[in-house]
Amino acid sequence: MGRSPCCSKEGLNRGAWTAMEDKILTAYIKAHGEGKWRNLPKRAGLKRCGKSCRLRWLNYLRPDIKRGNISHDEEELIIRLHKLLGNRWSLIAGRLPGRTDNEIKNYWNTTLGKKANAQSTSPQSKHTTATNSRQKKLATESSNSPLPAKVIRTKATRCTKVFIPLQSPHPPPEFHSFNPTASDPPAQTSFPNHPSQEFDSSDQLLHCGTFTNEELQSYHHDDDLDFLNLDCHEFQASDGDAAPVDYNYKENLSSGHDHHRSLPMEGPPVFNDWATSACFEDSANLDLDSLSFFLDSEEWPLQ
DNA sequence: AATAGGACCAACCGCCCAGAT
DNA sequence: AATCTGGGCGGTTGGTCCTAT
Repeated sequence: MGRSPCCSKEGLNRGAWTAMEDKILTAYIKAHGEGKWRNLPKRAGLKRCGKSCRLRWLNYLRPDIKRGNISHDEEELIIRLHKLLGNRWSLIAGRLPGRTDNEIKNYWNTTLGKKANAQSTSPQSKHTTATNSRQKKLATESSNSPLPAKVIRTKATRCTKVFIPLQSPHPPPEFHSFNPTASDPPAQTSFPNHPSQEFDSSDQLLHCGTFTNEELQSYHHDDDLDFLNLDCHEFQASDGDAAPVDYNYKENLSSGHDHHRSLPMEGPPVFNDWATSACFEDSANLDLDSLSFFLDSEEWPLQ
């Protein structure tokens, strides 16, 4: 029982979007918000498939899209994330504010994949004789295996209830002054943002802090936990002993900032007392910094 | 100057998943 | 439990631009 097509393709525009279509779509979404993509074209008066509208918005029209060349830092980050995550473009894009999965995917396929491949392949293995660019791409992708054993299957694991004990939010002293080139990755591979977060060694990941079943049951929160989404700005809490935390990856990713479902700010951020700096500043810098730290401990014990 | 092939990138396609009914 | 719907993802395609010859 497959699903019905998202729309009948008859009578719909396809191919490149016109400026007028962009305008209509943007205006409609500004007025009515995102979502209900299937009905959107009809309501907005667009002769487009709903999925096409969604894609156009997410990849091009969204106001927080960062356009222009990918910086060297971003490039390095992409390479390292790809090493960790494989072709999980949306996850990778989630760590690069303003960049879309499509953009990163394209960039990888056209540029980085070849670079990474050139770096990782030995001379005798450079026998890629494909003349066609698509063949080259395929060859690149297939030969540039992202160490399958280390690929994190993020979709497989969900954690819907998370506790952040507030009693001792002692920041790791190195958090804001870590040295990305330090040769000593954290022995425990604790998550840098919080001492109660640590990673399980399975590829299914994750142990989320110190919480009991009772605690889990007493707090119910519907949002996903995805460890890759752990950013300082997502740690929010009331003044109580603990608080549920929103780790909803998809929301944050798709909307850049979660303006639809942001958690109520009932109190100061958990780490306000010690994270006075980058933690709540520009998320772009934060993402790159915190992730660099994370990636620099890439010997974390995944098996 | 012409043109063939490569590079780039927006858009499409098919599949999957989670939540709702 | 089965089915439907909305949304999302990764892979692929095709048009356009660029570059080497």
